[in-house]
Amino acid sequence: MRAVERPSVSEALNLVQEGLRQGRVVLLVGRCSVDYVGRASSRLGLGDRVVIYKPDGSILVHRPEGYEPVNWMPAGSYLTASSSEGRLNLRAVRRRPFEELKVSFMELYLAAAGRLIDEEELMLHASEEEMRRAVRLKPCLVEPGLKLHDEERHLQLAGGEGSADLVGEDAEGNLAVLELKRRRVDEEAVVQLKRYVDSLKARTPRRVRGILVAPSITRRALRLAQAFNLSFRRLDPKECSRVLREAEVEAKPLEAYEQP
Amino acid sequence: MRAVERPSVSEALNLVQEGLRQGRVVLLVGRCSVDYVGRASSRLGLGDRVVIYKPDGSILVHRPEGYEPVNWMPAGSYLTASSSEGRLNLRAVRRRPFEELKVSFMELYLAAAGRLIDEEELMLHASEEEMRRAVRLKPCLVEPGLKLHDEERHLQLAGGEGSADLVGEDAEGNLAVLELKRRRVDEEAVVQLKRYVDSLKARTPRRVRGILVAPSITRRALRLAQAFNLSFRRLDPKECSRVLREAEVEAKPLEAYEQP
DNA sequence: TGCTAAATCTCGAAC
DNA sequence: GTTCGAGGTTTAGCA
Repeated sequence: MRAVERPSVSEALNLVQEGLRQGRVVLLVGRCSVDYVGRASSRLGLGDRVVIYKPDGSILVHRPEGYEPVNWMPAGSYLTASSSEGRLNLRAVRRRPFEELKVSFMELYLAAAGRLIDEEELMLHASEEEMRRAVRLKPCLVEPGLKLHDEERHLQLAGGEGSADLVGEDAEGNLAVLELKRRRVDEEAVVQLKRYVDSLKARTPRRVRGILVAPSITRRALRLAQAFNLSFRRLDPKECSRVLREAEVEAKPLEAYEQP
Repeated sequence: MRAVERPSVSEALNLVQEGLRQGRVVLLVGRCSVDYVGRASSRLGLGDRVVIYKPDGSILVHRPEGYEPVNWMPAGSYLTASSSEGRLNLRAVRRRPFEELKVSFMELYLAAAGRLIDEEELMLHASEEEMRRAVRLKPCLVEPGLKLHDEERHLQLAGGEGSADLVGEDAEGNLAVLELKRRRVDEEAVVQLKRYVDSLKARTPRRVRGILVAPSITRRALRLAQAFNLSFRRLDPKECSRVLREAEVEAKPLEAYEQP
């Protein structure tokens, strides 16, 4: 990492251009204006900001407040740097959709660049995918006596009309179609499940139940679900995460036993 | 802005703690691990990252690739810094929802902090609000002969059952309810407009038309709209932006005339 | 490529 | 406070 405090325009330009060639992450802090044209367009007058440029072509402009960047370009953008009239100018463009971001520094407080190595993979828990795995492992999380079909059979039943998250049979032998949501169920999810239940009903003489599984549901969605004769079952993704962790520790000794 | 290359843990700790007290933006670059627990939970092993801490309590952890931060906390979080066993440890927490982010630096490449001032306001164009203003200015953007009611009358008609973007009358004197979307219309928008049209029909003997106004529409949403007897009119937010700019240059002389 | 659904979505306004 | 809808949403998964 090389850093220069209060760099001149030419020092900063050298650092940026060399950084671009060498695949370094570049940090610039200073007083600048920012213009964006693309899916929308924006203009931001002079102020102090932090600019991060990454070697994959993404660029971020952060103001001193707020979690979100005020302007940005996604990975794959093409960056150029130049100077004119005592200013350092950055320009990032991409095609499809065409977008252009320009940053013009009047004054620089810091310029830094360095090659950063990060090979680690993020482990994320309590996602919707984890809910699916937990319910598959313990269908009783949804209701007692529920049995789930395996993925292949589910896909056979799916057809073209959208798709449900899980399919199985309830304690009374009715077909049960599950729609899992990590967050509150809204009307869109209800409509989606209804469509799938209907397409299944058209292809089987059996009774088909639709069950929404989520930590909560909006009032409107609940009314709609009742009108469509769909059930709602409360299930917290955190509980699913816990169930999976417990299942893991139970499974580990077995695996160890099977190894030799 | 004060910057230290390859700072010791105590140097970095001083810089962070003083930065927190003084309301500075703090930048740290180094090899660290990151743990998050809250709405979900995640773990990220050792790697090189850029951490930005802002005086409003937001914190961002950026890997050398990708537009999005790998971990973050929103504004309002409470940050503390400490050192143990040669590591610099940052901890950010917030309540409601409870969330906690921990960053532990094994090695630091750069630490910097400075008070950044940014008073400018972002000017964003081609938003949905701009579409609304453009259609209000020139209803013929939607269809010839369309006339729009003013906002108050619209609110009277709205009632509790959701709300439409604009209400007026078409060339044949039917009530026309507009739903504007900056982006592609999806099924949710169709359902929303249908609900509003229905609630309006229940309160008037007149014919009521629902019109979706957006740059495009999904196939499913179009089918649903046809089933509900709702129209779709293509309108690009960019064109709205252009219309408003043209209207501005026409209006300016008038305003100047009215000033004295 | 286009479309759909998920996100630690964030953010802001209405209720 | 909660709920609801918009966003330059972004991003990942499929057809």
